[in-house]
Amino acid sequence: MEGKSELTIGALGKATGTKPETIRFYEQIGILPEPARTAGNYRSYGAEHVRRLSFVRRVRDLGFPLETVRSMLALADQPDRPCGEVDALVLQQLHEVDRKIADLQRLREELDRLAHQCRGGHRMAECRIIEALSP
Amino acid sequence: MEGKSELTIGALGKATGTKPETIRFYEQIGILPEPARTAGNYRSYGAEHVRRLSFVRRVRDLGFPLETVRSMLALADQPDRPCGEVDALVLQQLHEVDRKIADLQRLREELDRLAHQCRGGHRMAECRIIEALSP
DNA sequence: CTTGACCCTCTAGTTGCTAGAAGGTCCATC
DNA sequence: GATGGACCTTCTAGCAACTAGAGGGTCAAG
Ligand SMILES: [Zn+2]
Ligand SMILES: [Zn+2]
Ligand SMILES: [Zn+2]
Ligand SMILES: [Zn+2]
Repeated sequence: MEGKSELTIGALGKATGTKPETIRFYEQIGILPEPARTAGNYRSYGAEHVRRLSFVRRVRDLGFPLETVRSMLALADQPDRPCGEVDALVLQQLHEVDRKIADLQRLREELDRLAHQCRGGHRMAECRIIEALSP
Repeated sequence: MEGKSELTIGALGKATGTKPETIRFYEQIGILPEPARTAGNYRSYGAEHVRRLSFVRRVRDLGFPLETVRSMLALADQPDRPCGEVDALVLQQLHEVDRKIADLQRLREELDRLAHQCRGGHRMAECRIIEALSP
């Protein structure tokens, strides 16, 4: 028994860069399994929880919604299935990010044009920015 | 009295590309003023409402939060104030969009790398994507 | 034995809408 | 004048993905 792996929720949080509230939230919506409890009713996490939560965080940080995290976890838990579905999810997310970038670049153009309409120093009544927003 | 400008909420919606629910919501949070009512208790809008809601939509479509819309409306209502504040808000939003684009481009890189790890055709147990997400 | 850091549950708030229930109004058609 | 359907009214709850707070319990150090 060389188990150093009994973590409180705060320790798990530090180990994975997640706030305790978020961890409880993930448990509540079924993303993380309910952990064991100590005598004092504290949640008690082990190495497997660290792995699973790290996975969740990595996937979330890549911008996937929690529903997709859920799917990925379910798939990852079935080692014999073909992996095409996971790979498709990644490609889909890549395309979505591409779309968002394109949207934001169009937006940027518009804002840039707008910003050049006026450099301040007017009364609101003559501000070209407000004018440009008004039609 | 050549007033053709008595719009129902649905007509205002069509005129501005906004759903009635959203218009009521804007009224509820004080972005739009309460309109007059007809005998049958229907909201009744005029040309000024069309102008104001169009402004709101333009500003929202540029990605500004409703709080900023609120500020802009308040400023625009004071024609004698200097316009520097509005102009600053636009610049600030421009910078924020730039930041978001940069963030998404970094994300895109990561996803692209991830997507190249595996092209499907494996068992989950050997999927490099899952591996790459797991450390 | 008390202090302070941590933990517990439960509830409500955030942003910007969107959807539904349960009913009222308007207007055209029969 | 009755009926139908499109529209309107209010109120309430829901979405994502957390975050924050109240009101308490636990634990280890000093
Ligand atoms: Zn100017
Ligand atoms: Zn200006
Ligand atoms: Zn592969
Ligand atoms: Zn694979």
